[in-house]
Amino acid sequence: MKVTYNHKEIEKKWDGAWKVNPVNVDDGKKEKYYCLDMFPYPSGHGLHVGHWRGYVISDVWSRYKLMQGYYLIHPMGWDAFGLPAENYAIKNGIHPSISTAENIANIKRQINQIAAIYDWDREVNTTDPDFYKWTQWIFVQMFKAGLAYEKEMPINWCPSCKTGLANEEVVDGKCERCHSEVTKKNLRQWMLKITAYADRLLDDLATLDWPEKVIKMQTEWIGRSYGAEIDFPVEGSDKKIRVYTTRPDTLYGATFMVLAPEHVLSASLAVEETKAAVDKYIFDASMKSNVDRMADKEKTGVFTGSYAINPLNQAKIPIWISDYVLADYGTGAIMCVPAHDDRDFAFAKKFDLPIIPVISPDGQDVGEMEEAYTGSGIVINSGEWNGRDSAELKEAAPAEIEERGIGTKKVNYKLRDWVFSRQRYWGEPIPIVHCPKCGNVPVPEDQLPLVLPDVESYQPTGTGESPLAAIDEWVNTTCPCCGAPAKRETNTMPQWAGSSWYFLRYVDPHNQEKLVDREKADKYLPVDMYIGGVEHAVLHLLYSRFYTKFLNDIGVIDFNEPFKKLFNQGMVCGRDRETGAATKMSKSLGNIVSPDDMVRDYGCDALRLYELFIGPPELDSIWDERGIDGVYRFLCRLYSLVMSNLESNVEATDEMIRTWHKMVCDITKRLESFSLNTVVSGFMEYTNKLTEISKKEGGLDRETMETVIRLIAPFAPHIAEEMWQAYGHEQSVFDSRFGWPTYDEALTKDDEIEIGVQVNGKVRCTIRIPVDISQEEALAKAKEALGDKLQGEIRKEIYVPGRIINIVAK
RNA sequence: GCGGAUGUGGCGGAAUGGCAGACGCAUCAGACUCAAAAUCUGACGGUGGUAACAUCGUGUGGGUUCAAGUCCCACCAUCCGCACCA
Repeated sequence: MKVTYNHKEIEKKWDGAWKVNPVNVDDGKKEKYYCLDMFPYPSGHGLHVGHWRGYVISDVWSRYKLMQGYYLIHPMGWDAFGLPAENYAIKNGIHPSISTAENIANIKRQINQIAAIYDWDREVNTTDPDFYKWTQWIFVQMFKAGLAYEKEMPINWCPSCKTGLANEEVVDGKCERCHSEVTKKNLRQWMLKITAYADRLLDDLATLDWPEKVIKMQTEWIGRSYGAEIDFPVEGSDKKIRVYTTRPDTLYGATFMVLAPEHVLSASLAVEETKAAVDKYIFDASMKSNVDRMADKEKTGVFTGSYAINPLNQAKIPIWISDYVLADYGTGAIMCVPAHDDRDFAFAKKFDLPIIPVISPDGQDVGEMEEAYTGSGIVINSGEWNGRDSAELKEAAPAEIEERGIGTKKVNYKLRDWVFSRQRYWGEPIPIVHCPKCGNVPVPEDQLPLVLPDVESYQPTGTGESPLAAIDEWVNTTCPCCGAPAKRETNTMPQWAGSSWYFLRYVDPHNQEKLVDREKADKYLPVDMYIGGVEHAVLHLLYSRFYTKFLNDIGVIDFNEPFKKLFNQGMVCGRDRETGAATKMSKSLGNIVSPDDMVRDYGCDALRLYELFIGPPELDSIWDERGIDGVYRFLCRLYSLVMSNLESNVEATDEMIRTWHKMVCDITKRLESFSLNTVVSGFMEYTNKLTEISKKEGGLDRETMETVIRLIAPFAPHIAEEMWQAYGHEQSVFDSRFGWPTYDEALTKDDEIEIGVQVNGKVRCTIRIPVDISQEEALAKAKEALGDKLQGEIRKEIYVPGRIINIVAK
């Protein structure tokens, strides 16, 4: 009997069947499983097949967990504040709130095509005042805890977006969003003291089941180093210059000192003869962009004319100024040991400064040095330290220096505090009132949310002021503390504010009293599986961890890491027509593939399978539209096979039983290891195998068919439900009473297997043998089968049961 | 410069140290058809051979092993991250 697969009919019938889902019920007994997607930014371009892939992966995993009997939290929402929405609005003359709503509607339509079992009752939107009330509330709590503070400082400024940026938003000296070169601008800023959490953010990475790559990126971003701060007196003056070094063990080798041009003492260290040159150098450095400073591999510098005294051996060393020293790391000044640091070495060579080696790899005298020696060895030329192991001294030196009173132990971080204010309209207003008498006063919690006012002109001003500053009736208010006339803060929060905590709100999205009910938080949080792209490795994922730790500290939640397991799916790339190379899908390249047409032509199930089949989920892959024909044909064959056995009364044969046990074993193991591409190919293999058996036996038994249906359900839910219903089931195939199929290990093995026979490591023939055959018998059979292919004296015989026979002969 | 990932047919890819190329795409041949599409059957890494078969073959060069795509060493290429953090 031939049964035709009609995806349009089947998918229409089951469309929305899981929206109101009687199978995902919290009966109080089930264990919870929280599977989260990184919520999308609702852009005007809609979703492409790359976005789809992530959502398919998370939905497959969610449905699998559902079938295993978990109560599933699988929500979706919208990260809708931020620059792109605002830029889009400005360009098209539509208010961002309108365009955002339109984009959400379109993307929601597209997401519904995936047939993911999102719980739309939990939907959140970061631009909803009911939501951002709590984004503001968290800010107020941080302000009260001293973690949100105001500061005027030179910050990264994007001249195109006309706003300040966080360190994490500057990539290669360019704006993460628009790729314009970032400049410095002195601005009054709201900062979040994320550095106060540096140690915990670093140490707790060890507790996470995350990709190594992301752990490493965060580790390096936080960049903890151990060392010492040492004061060097300036000769003939009461000034002292404090340096930070991670190599106090090389202190005897310090032959000069370098200050950043921005260091407070830089200009004042110049003497009569050097003043002009020093001033010019400092001025020139201030005119250089970050990119120029980084691009200049050739070191520049200027001698101040002053000398510092090495506090350990009283040596007199010249003080230089150079822009290779960063002003905002450590103390902005360094001691230079050219013998053991590449950068100092290059500087010393260029300006002909002395090089004194203080570590010898072998303890022998070191001659003329061609390059810096950064390894360890025996300490030399270092007075009382001579003869010590440099690695040991590196550990011990900070404490020894501290004992002598010439320095202190010090830990430093690359992580900087988070520049949190944006001079833009489309974001959460920062809930602070500036009172001339009381200073900065937070908006009282019962007055939150502080609603973003409607404005006529939401264009960025570029002056460092937000467009909100132009609305007098909004800006002018009274102090919540003393009632005197006061002004509102007019900066808004960055795009990351809402996304730093949205996953908490999903478990209690309509709570008017609290950010999240503590009981619900304890029950449903944290997130068990978080799926999304790797691009947020040090942005969203770091910020979320910081927020979670803070909310844990103030008792809102009882855990300190938001995402137990993280999975980064690979990008789906287009193919360059000329070179055939993979290229990122982008609007400008015109290589974006929309899923809409493919859903129409092949159906949701086929596209779901193809998104997985295309390659390993964690790797980037190239989209080739032709390939989907293969999975569509597979679904046709599968449907035909299963439905043609509907009336079958074939008794299950040993082969059928073993085949489905093997299938459950294979598919489950591959699914557990997230090898989703091979799960799909596995379905094809087993369908081919079962078709063969069916032809031979005149049909297949019911249990085998139902096992196939249940296994494929998380992947192709429509066709599975259709077939499941055809097999007479009233409940959904996802109903937890059916569970995920199990298998009997003993039945996954055959009694007889085919095994390769090698001579000297090369396969010469294969033989069929019983699995439990003895080594002697196996070898005898192998020799018999080889015949005269086996020549010469036998040196060694290897039999690995179930694997290989190898006979070494000469 | 440092760190990481990747490298297998025409293409996407598969392979707990054990028969390399599963599964699929494309291609070719055959069946069905007036014909085409769809579907079904078969072939499909290179070289030699009608064939059985032989031989070479997983970026390059070495090594370990009875046996290496897989482990080790040294390179090359591509992509990603960090990039004067002292």
